[in-house]
Amino acid sequence: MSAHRFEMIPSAPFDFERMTKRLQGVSHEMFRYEDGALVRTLRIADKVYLVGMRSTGNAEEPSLDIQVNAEHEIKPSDLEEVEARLRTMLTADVDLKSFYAHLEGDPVLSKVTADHYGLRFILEADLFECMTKTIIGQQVNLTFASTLNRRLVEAASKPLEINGTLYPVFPSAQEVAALTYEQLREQQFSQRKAEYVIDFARSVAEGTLDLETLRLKEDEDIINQLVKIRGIGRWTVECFLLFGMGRPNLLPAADIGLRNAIRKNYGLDVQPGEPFVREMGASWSPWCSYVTFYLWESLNQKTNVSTII
DNA sequence: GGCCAGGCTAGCA
DNA sequence: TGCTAGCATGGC
Repeated sequence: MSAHRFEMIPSAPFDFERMTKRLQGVSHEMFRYEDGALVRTLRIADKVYLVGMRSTGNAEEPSLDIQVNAEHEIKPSDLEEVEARLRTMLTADVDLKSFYAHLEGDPVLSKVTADHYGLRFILEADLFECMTKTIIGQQVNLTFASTLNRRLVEAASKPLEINGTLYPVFPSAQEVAALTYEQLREQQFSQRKAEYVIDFARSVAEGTLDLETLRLKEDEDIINQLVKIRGIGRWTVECFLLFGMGRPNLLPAADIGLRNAIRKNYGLDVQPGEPFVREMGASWSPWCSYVTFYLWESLNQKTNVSTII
């Protein structure tokens, strides 16, 4: 057992409270709150850590106090890897000021960004976890998807014990690959969902599919490659690119939430169609993902409905 | 009780 | 190539 802590400085603006507020709305299967710190386990190169993040700054001068615990000895190189992973997850190095500057000529979107100043994506912890959760989230409501996620975690992996408390660890591809369809059927997965999740994990575990090398490819190339896999469609890959890889310029023009948000913010009488969204989105490039994210958030302003994370 | 939920596949015309 | 039933369950 070992414990370390360090300070992490994201680029400004960075509003940690605003970012994590979205996680508090629903019972999340991976994140917890402990004494104001956002806590979850991370798997990095076959080592598992418990990481706690607490804000000690503000949006203009952001600073995070990071606490790291593990059952194994933590080396300085491990801490560097943890910080690198957290910076990616928290999109801490994205140049939000350029994004805001890009929208200066658009009064509607400028107001939306001002209302959510300092908001950044919190990405999924890794690509395998992201794709697995997205497949599980297909078609079913978010509450049920969360239940299925939790059951998958409980069925496939051992929790991490720190100071007498058990923390769920998202299973590795190998652990999910070792499950049988029947095991997930018992957890109320449909036959198809069980097959999609396990077959995907097996292709990753066997090395047929290398998720990390996908990072070298363009969005459209990744979409074309992954939709060939049974159980993975365009929507699923777009979620993967957004919440797994943090690609900044994705426009999910068919998304109902995005279309509703455009209708609301621009005061349109009817929900705009996909071609209209593409037309509008042309001027958002190279920040389409961020405009989409902020528009989604503008829908949640009153209802506080959580989105995928 | 019926309909929908941030889809996708398989089967059919 | 394009359309649609079926999937499984929870929430409203």
